[in-house]
Amino acid sequence: MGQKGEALRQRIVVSADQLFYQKGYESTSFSDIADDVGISRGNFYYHFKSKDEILNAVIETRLTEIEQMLNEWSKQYTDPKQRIVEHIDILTNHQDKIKNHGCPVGSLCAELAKQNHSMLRDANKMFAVQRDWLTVQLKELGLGKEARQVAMHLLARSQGIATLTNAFEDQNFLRQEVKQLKQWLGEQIQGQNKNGN
Amino acid sequence: MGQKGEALRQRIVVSADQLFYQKGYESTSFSDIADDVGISRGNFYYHFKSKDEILNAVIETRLTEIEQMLNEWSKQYTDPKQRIVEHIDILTNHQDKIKNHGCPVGSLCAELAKQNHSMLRDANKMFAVQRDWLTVQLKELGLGKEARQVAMHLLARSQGIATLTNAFEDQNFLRQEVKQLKQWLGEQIQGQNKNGN
DNA sequence: GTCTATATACGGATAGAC
DNA sequence: GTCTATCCGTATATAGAC
Repeated sequence: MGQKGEALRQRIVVSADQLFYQKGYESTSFSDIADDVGISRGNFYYHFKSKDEILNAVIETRLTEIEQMLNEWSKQYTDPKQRIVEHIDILTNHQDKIKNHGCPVGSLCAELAKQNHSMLRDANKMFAVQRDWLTVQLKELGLGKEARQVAMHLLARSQGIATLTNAFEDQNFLRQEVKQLKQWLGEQIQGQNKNGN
Repeated sequence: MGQKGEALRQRIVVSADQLFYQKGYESTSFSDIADDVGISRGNFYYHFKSKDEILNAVIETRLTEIEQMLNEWSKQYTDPKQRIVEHIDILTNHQDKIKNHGCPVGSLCAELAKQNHSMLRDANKMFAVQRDWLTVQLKELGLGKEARQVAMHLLARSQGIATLTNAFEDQNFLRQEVKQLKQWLGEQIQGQNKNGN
């Protein structure tokens, strides 16, 4: 073949990203990724020295994508409440994948924690950037020092919803809880903002 | 040796139970369990035909233990609110293990879901018995048809707390959220019961 | 840069001695 | 009932041809 190395490297990361999400990190073998990309196992080690290096690239990619998504919302919506609602709607917009594979961030962190994998501290940055972004939005809505705690609460609610949707394979539960979570959000900031959802 | 078979079988299940929780199901090998129990790998197959059979035994054991725990609380406490508070306090009482390994039920279901493992439908019964028990308590507190939904909500809140406590390795977050969850519970049933917590 | 072939280790599972 | 020895598949990783 001989396509430019960087392009192939990116294709490997994309395949690994999907497979790690669908099957889990440890359960995904080099063969799985190689088959998906359409290259040989040996070719891998030209681009990555080890499986952990692929994991690292996947985490960095996901982190960048999350940051881009949040920046996009910050630009697209002027109302901080609307921005937070967009964040909650991640659940609704990915309900089918969540039903089958859970949350990509939560499930990866859980797996790495079980394996005492040092890269857990990189993976949980995917939560941290969301926490920090949510904190900013909440402060814009008038919350004070408690904003960060409320942001963590929002993340926890989303994670709980994803976990049970996945365990019971039940999207109805997800939709039900998302509705309640939006109501709760409205109550938290009532009087501070007039835009309903 | 020659100790009675049933006793050894039980010791295998106990070791497997702990190791599946600490390392995950797939990451736990026969060697791991054999070393922990103090027997040879080969001896395994006298007691279990396959790894899935051990998993099945572990799930059944956990399910029985959960049911016994819930029954115990039903006997020990007359106030349904107090019973629910006991359930919430599982988090506090196991905060160190949760920090390191997450929730044993949630993390197992997540792993089985990723592997498309048929035994997910057995594992999620560990959630279902809790949901049903919580529903009974909530109905005793005066809730109507919405009791089941509130029960699922409680489970989801606990799961979210466990997931983020684990991901951030932060027990402070757990304690903070447990406090809020108990407050929320009080608000849900206010006027129906006088016992505070 | 990509391939095939291979080294090496470990997984679950089996056979048969004791 | 428990052991040792072993089969077989697959995993990560490497060497070297092209």
